Amino acid sequence: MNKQRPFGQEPVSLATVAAQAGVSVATVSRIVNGETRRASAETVERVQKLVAALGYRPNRVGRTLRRRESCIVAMLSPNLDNPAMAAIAASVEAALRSAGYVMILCDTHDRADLQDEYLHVMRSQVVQGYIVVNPVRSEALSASIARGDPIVFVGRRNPDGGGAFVGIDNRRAGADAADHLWAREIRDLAVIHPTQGSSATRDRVHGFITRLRELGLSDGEVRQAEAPGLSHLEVGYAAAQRLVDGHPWPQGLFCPSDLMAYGAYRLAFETGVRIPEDCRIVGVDDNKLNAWIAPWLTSVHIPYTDFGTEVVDQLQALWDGEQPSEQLLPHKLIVR
Amino acid sequence: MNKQRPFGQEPVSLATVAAQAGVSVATVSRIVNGETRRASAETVERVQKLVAALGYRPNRVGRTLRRRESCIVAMLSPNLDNPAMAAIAASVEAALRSAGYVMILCDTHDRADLQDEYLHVMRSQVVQGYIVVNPVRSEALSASIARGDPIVFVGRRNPDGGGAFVGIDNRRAGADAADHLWAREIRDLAVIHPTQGSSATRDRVHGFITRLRELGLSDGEVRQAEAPGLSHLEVGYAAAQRLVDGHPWPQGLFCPSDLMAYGAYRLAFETGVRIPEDCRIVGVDDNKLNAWIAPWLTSVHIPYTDFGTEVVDQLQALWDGEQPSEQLLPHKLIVR
DNA sequence: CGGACTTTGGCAAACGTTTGCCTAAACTGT
DNA sequence: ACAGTTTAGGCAAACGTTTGCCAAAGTCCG
Repeated sequence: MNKQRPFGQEPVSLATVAAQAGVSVATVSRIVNGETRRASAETVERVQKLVAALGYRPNRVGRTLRRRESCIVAMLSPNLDNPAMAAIAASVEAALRSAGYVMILCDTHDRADLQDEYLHVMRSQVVQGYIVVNPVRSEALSASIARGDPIVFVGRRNPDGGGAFVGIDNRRAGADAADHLWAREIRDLAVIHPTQGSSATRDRVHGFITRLRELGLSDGEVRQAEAPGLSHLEVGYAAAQRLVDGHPWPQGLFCPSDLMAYGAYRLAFETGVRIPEDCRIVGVDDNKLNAWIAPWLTSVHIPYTDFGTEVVDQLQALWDGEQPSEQLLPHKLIVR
Repeated sequence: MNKQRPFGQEPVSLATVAAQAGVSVATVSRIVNGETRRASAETVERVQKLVAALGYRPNRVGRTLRRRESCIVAMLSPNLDNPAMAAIAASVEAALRSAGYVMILCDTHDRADLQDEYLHVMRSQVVQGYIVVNPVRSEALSASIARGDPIVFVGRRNPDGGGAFVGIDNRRAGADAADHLWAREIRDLAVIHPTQGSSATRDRVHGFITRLRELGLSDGEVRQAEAPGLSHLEVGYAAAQRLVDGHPWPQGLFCPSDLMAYGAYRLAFETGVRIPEDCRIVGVDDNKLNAWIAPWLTSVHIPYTDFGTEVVDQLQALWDGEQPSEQLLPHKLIVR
């Protein structure tokens, strides 16, 4: 209260409170942690008053060092700029906060080396758990799994197999897209995808094609095109270009992500093809903005806003020593 | 409860390396930190080999406790779901990483109480600096400033004034929008905005109106409408509704954010008003998706991708004891 | 040979917590 | 009164680093 440093007041630690209260740091620590039965009622009250008056807050670094557990969770995500990833990050952040944790956010840019680097740094930071969105196979990831670190995979499964998972049934999502177009009597169908797609992307495409085969379309009748690249926007544009190069636009087009759908849309717009009149596009993600500026897009809604609580539930299960499990959330095709 | 580590290798600490190398932890610490002149060449080599072999990495918690500095920076942002905020987060994350820092991301939902809560937690986490995007006035923020904590404000200035700032010249952005519409011979103009807008929003609107007045439009000739709410999408929709309630659509509409422009667009779409033929809309932010799915929108581009490096530069200046300064980045109106 | 200085490295004290163990004193029951 | 138990709280050892200080031993120079 009395002594002030020239710049900013000195941080108040257990020792500060203890000195002012005339007790030992141990006693203050215990009281702060709610172990009130180890001190007399007066002591407890005196200390609590002092804690409030001085604005004491436990230093989390000291606590982490001693307890060997922090309240930090690391979230590794490729490409934060992707609206779907941002939605996941927002949802996870909120869920972690209500569970009393904070989130370190790491953008891996889908690169194994960055993922490794971040995994190492996070380990040395003594984080309590890991959330890996769309993981890529990497050394440190395997090591972390082998070590038994609490990891929840999101969107894409552990490339080595196993582990806790939160996501959707991607095959069914693709199949639902096929059903939708089929029910609209559309038979001239196509699908585009990235050259080196993730397992999630591949599953969606696979589900789409498989379902169409079940419905009676023969193998060659579903046109496919792919394009290399990282950005789904550009992949969508380029793949659509290849698709319609020398051919007419299909009547129905499945894109395994909304971003790819936007890419295809741009090409259509530039070449005077009307969407959805000339070609119905179905995407996946159901970006929030679709309702506002892309009503032409039918999309498979993924409940990203619910991912956070699911992920945190899984993490807590892992902390409780339970076996990792998979959680598939319901998706739903949205027509506007 | 039971932290099972069946085959978990014990974490390797300085003590581990020291024991194996037959030296003291002090020596290992010094070598790890590059102070090679305090040990003989053989010792240095032996220790370095061992460090590599054991995969030793300094525990950052211990280091933080001792050095009283961490390599963690806290970023407080309202509403991560907003594409502009996500863009800033991505950019800052990348810049921090190249500077050797990691980012704790906190979503304040534009609420003072959450901002305070997070500021407290981050302080007890011994973060090295704070990046506050679109701050709101709050007690802990004022206290933090008063204490001299390194804080960089982004987008919106410190509500108490002062402090380091990275952003754009919002008035000029609004004026540029006015100039653009004026040059297209559009005189029937309107602007919409949130009821309790931030200083940034207000500045943009103010710049727009002021410029029009300079150009010769009298005060009452620029129609205005506002709507309450948090989500700019919905604010845009509702405000546009009020604007055209009983009136024709204006020929030109300025929206202080792209999201509001999307809201207005939806209303136009629903009511059969053609954009941009019937009404030209100018937004601010230049969301990346505009080029793909909203080519009808003219928008003032804000170089969010450059914000990261600027923010980190400012932070480092603060760490070096320099006075906080303001950094205005160039914006540019983009017509498609 | 003796002082001065350099090299090499260890000791131990922090940083802020938590917690097992100890010790008095104050009770309790007989 | 006495043994046994509870109560109230302190001591000190961790957790993993960093770093000021000290000490041997070696080197240099006169």
